[in-house]
Amino acid sequence: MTDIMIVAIMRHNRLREMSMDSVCPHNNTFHCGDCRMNALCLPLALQTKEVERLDEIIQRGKPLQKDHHIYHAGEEFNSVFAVRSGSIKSYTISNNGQEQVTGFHLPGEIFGMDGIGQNRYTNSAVAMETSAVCEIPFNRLQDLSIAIPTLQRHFFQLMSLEITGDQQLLSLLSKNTAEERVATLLMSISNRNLRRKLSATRFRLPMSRADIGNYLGLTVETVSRVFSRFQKQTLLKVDKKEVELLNLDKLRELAN
Amino acid sequence: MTDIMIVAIMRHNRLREMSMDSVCPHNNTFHCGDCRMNALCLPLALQTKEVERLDEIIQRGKPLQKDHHIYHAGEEFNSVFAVRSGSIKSYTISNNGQEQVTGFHLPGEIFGMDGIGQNRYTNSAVAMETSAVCEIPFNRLQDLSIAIPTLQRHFFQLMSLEITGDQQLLSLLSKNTAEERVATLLMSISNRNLRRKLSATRFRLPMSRADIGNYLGLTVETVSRVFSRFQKQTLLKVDKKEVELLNLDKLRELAN
DNA sequence: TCAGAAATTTGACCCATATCATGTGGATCT
DNA sequence: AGATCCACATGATATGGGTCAAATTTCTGA
Repeated sequence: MTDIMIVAIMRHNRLREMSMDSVCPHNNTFHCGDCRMNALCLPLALQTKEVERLDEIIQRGKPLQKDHHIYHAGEEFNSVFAVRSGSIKSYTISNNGQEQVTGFHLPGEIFGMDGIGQNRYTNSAVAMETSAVCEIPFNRLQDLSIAIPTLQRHFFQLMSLEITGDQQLLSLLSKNTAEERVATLLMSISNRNLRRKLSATRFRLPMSRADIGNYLGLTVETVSRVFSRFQKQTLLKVDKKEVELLNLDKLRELAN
Repeated sequence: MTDIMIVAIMRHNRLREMSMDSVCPHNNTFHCGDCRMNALCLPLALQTKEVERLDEIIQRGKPLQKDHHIYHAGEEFNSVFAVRSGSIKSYTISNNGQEQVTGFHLPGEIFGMDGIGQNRYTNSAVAMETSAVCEIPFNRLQDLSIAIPTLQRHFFQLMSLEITGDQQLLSLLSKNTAEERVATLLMSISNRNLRRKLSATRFRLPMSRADIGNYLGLTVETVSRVFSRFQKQTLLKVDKKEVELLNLDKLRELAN
């Protein structure tokens, strides 16, 4: 779920001009039709009438504090989720007790699909900062998918993109150097920000160095060193979690 | 899609006693209802009547020679496939030109789902030995999924299992040693064989050492050395592609 | 606002695996 | 049956990133 996600998003890039301020995310009368993630979230391929039906089944939650879990691995699966604001981390605990970060989810992205296969979540999902998510009960989504074939298709596509994204990550982990891995993550976030009409060059990394390392199969120390090296080569500037990408071409080349 | 696949299969373990000889795989009048993979393939959750409808849309191919490609990355996506006999390898070519093996598919398993997201395959699929596959046109499968909700659900599950399988592989690559990776692959194949009522301890590896290494993020040399070491420790016996697992407990422990 | 904890950075050293090199056996072609 | 090739094995050496240690910065909570 890194680069590949972007493709899906790009294909439906009809973002609204509406700013975040024009809606109240704490308001439960809030609807998909008004959400600024509208065009890159689940409703992306639907007609107004259909969006209303989707709207009916979606439950909007209160803001979640940092470190609040949305679900834990092993719990019964009932819903998938969409990120409305903030950012979410997915991770599993492997049989030998180690955490493995499996994904970072930004606004407009769907997570929780890992639970479908076994009717229980295999990942845990936790808010990396104050966040809001929409809950989509899966049984009702399935029913609606039967009534709205476009939605069925779209959901199949979302899952397929998750598969290809994971496979790209596999390739990254098995063939690329530490620098290439970090550059790839940075470019992925940059691209995803661009799709949301945010800056592609200046942004805040919502995750810790430890999470980055875990996700990329590196130690914290290595991640830190790579950032330092990149900074020395003026590829970017980092100040705590704030990054500014100074040489997109070179970073893109590293990310390949 | 390694270990996790097994879970799906286990949950529907009502294998037929019918032997491979009792059906003719080259015969196009061959039906799902007669296939010995029946109980662990797509029909697994369907009623007899429903299987007949699935049967109608499935196209059975002639045997494929070793190295024959079923599709290439980049080609238009139209169908997913089920392995009837033999074994299939999926792989991608990364941006920097290197091959990345993304999966090995054994009889009863479905592949090609990576193509759904972008309407073109992101992987190439090739027969590792003489094989036969069933082609399932995806549009017709989608239509049928609307008529048979169980099928929709099952297909969602299959895709989800592919996601969780890839995620387990991610964890394996980012956290485990060469020995643990090889042991994990061996146990995965062993378990998948068991589900097909084949020996869990004696089998033929359909893939080369190079493919194993590529899949597990190791070089050929390392794979070869691990096999030698395992043999020295009498965990197994290898002769060319034939393996006999001698100490399942220890291997399982390594695979964790 | 300060103390203690947690996150990040940096350095020194080490090791698992990659790389390079060479050998061997089995398969395929002529 | 010899020649060529390819998969596999094994030894010698190199190295990227891990591990361990310690300093520094940032966060948190009373």
